[in-house]
Amino acid sequence: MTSNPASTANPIGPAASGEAVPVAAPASSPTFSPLYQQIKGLITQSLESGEWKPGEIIPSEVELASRYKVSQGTVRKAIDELAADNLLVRRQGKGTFVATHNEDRAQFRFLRLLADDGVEHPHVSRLLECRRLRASADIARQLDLKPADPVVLIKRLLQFDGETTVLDEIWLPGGVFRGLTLERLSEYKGPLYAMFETEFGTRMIRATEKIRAVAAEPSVADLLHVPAGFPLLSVERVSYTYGDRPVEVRRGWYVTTGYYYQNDLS
Amino acid sequence: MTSNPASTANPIGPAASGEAVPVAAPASSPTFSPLYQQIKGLITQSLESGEWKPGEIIPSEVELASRYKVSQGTVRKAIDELAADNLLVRRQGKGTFVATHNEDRAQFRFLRLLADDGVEHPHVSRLLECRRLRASADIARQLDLKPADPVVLIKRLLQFDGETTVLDEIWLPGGVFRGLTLERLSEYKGPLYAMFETEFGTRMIRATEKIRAVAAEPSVADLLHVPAGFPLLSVERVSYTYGDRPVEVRRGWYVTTGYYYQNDLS
DNA sequence: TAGTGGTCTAGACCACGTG
DNA sequence: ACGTGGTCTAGACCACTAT
Repeated sequence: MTSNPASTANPIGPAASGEAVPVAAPASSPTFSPLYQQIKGLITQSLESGEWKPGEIIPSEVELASRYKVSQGTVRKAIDELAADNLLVRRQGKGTFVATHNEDRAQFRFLRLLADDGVEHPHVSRLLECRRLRASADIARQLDLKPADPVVLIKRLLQFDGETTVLDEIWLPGGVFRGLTLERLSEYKGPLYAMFETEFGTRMIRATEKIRAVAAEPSVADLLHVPAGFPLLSVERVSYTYGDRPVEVRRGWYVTTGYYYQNDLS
Repeated sequence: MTSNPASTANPIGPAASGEAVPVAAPASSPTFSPLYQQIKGLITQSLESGEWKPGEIIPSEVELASRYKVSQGTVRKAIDELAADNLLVRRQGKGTFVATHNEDRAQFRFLRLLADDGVEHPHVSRLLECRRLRASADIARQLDLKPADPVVLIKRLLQFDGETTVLDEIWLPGGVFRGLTLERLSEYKGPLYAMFETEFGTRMIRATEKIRAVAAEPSVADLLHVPAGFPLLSVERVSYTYGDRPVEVRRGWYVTTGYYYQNDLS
């Protein structure tokens, strides 16, 4: 906060004392970072460190403003962006909360499969296996691990209205998901990502998907109850947590008869 | 602007004169609409009416603020949202411009097809036909027309690096696209959506897509140079213009060997 | 009634692009 | 040097929720 913009009429100078507030590097520097971006970073740190956990309320805007020694408007803009990134959820009159995969309809955000009539149907998961093994070169690269590092492999089916529709192969870094077993998986109720965040402190923030049409290989076809060679939607997903660190590789095969993958371009 | 919020210290009352500024319906009414939303609506009207055309610059924030008799911050928030909706583009130091499909890399926004190496390749269009006919019940419903209303049907192939990769069937309302012929289509250089906006004053704002894996039917397979039954990505798109009016139905078949459809979940 | 987020204003200054 | 968007502040009031 050396030469903070605005407030020429402020006779006190740069906000009383510099204290423990790491706000700095402002005007006319070659690497200019707005104050609200720095505040955004500080809030993200608190989220990542677990100071405020998923579902919990965070301090009010005025409280954060006084903590960081900035105006409410600056905190506001930081929270605005974090809310746009789905890290926080604002509720007027109540407060601002840490986003979570537990509540709400956050399911659809990561599985955009609708029935032909456009209705979102509930699904049930049927676990096939959960093994620990060493990462292949390909998986290691995508998870930012060293080859042969330990990983967890989960295989499961998803059934919509009793119809087997999705086969998923999920790779997770073994270090983060220590103690993940088939038993624990089957005991847990709710979305997988909800379990990851409550049981392993790893919250999925965003993901990228590569989508193709492929012919069902015999083993896959068998599990999905379709003939070999049947056209399937292949969905390769990489999920990221705080700091854009990859923490999940998922390969999915979708049967798209009666269902479709919904996407919105805007 | 009867009892505008803020500014108790304003002794003048409700902003000089009410004049031609349609800002109204403020506080404590059952249907509360923020001022900046109303400004957003007014700006959208000017966009839709063609007062500011695609690619052109719009008046500066201060100018709009004085026109609408609100503060710059209020105009700013309205423009912020319009920029987030891809209707406007801000350029620091220069001004705010009406978004267009002509320039930039707006191609990828509506055709998210990448090569396996993750690189975006250029493509060329090969027109197959352009006919005028009467809408089927299905197409009429999706375009919000009456059955048997006139529509235009375009068929084309897209080639990436010489490889035939996409077959598109495009339906457009005949009323809006009067005078669209195969010749005019083939003469035009650049993206289809760019032509629609410059030649027919219809700008595509957003679209929804239904994605499935299907087996290639013989006629489609033939055009795409793949065997019948080959797995193809089926992409059914409906595009919308201002006011969420549908103005295009597009059915695409993608060959996803060597290429994939990229999607980001966030 | 009190607290929270949401809106609005007015003014100052900074960063960027162009003369 | 000037104009544009971008940042920051301080303060007032509104809308919503809980007590």
